[in-house]
Amino acid sequence: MPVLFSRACEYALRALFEMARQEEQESWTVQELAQRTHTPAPFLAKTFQSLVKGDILTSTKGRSGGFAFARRPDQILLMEVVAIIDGPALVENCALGLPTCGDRNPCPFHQNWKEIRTSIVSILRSETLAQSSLAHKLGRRPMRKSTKPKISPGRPRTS
Amino acid sequence: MPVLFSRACEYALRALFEMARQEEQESWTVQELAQRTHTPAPFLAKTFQSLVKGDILTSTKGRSGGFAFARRPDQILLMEVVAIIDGPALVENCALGLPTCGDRNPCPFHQNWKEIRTSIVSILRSETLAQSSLAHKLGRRPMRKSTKPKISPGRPRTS
DNA sequence: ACTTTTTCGGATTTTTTTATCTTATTTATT
DNA sequence: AATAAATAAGATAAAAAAATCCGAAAAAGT
Repeated sequence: MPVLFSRACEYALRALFEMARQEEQESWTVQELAQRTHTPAPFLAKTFQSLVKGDILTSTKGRSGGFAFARRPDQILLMEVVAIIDGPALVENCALGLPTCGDRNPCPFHQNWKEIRTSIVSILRSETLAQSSLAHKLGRRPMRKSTKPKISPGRPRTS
Repeated sequence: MPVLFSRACEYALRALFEMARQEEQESWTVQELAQRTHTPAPFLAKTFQSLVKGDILTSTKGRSGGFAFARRPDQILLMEVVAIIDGPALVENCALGLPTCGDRNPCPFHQNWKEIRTSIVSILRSETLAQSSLAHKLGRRPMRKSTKPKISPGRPRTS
């Protein structure tokens, strides 16, 4: 039912984007993030643990503990997060599930999938958490009533 | 664990490509297809039923029965098959699972996913079963008989 | 008619994914 | 010290997906 990422990955990205959006807050509890991003807290906590192991986050226990970025969010590629949580399937597997499919022995969908995958991978490998959440912040317009639309910020991609 | 399509859809496509590859054979039993494409027969049979309802296949019961194309495979878009089996999620859903995400209220990944999805959809909407299996037939090299295979089989390979 | 072979359709089982629960540990505050 | 608040980690439960099973119906061959 999920469309590109597993649920765990969807939730993690939602929470990470929320964190990146407010860099001034450095430590976050799972409760806080779960509420803000509408994700099940215990599940989010679980997947956050693997992000700690994967050197995306740090965690501190205890009363004023929580999770924080291990690196600045402009140094974290989306691909890293996805790879940690969903593994290499997205990059390695055949779209028809054939274990022997490859350039030497392509399935009928091989070339098509290769093209799609290139698009996916090139985005995930070039986009950082900071970029995505910045674009989100800027791109979202306050919905003014102006008869003439101003120049929209468009897509601030650093490309 | 599947990467773009559900298992049911992967299996169905494998079987449909196999059928399209040999247009001279018009009727196929599930057993035959399942064996050739290494898919679980009862499961394939189940999903084939929905393709009959979806006007991709016809079925005839009884002794010399089986499944056949309802239309010529050059008139069947991959997107039709995917839509019947996996539904509209691929085209409609947010990549982060947010029900309210849309152009007016985009999630941080919205523009990226839109771009990826465009690539997916444009391929699935332009490619027919016949095209894919023809490309496959022609593209596949005749695999000559060598006493020593250079690459070991069995290990999934990327690109 | 009877048997065989096939799809049909529902029910059921198994497996995987998703979600929660529980206990332990850590740390700040009182 | 005691308490409260937080993550850690393993166990468990629930839900969904994948796979199987079974009785029925249909059609061809004997």
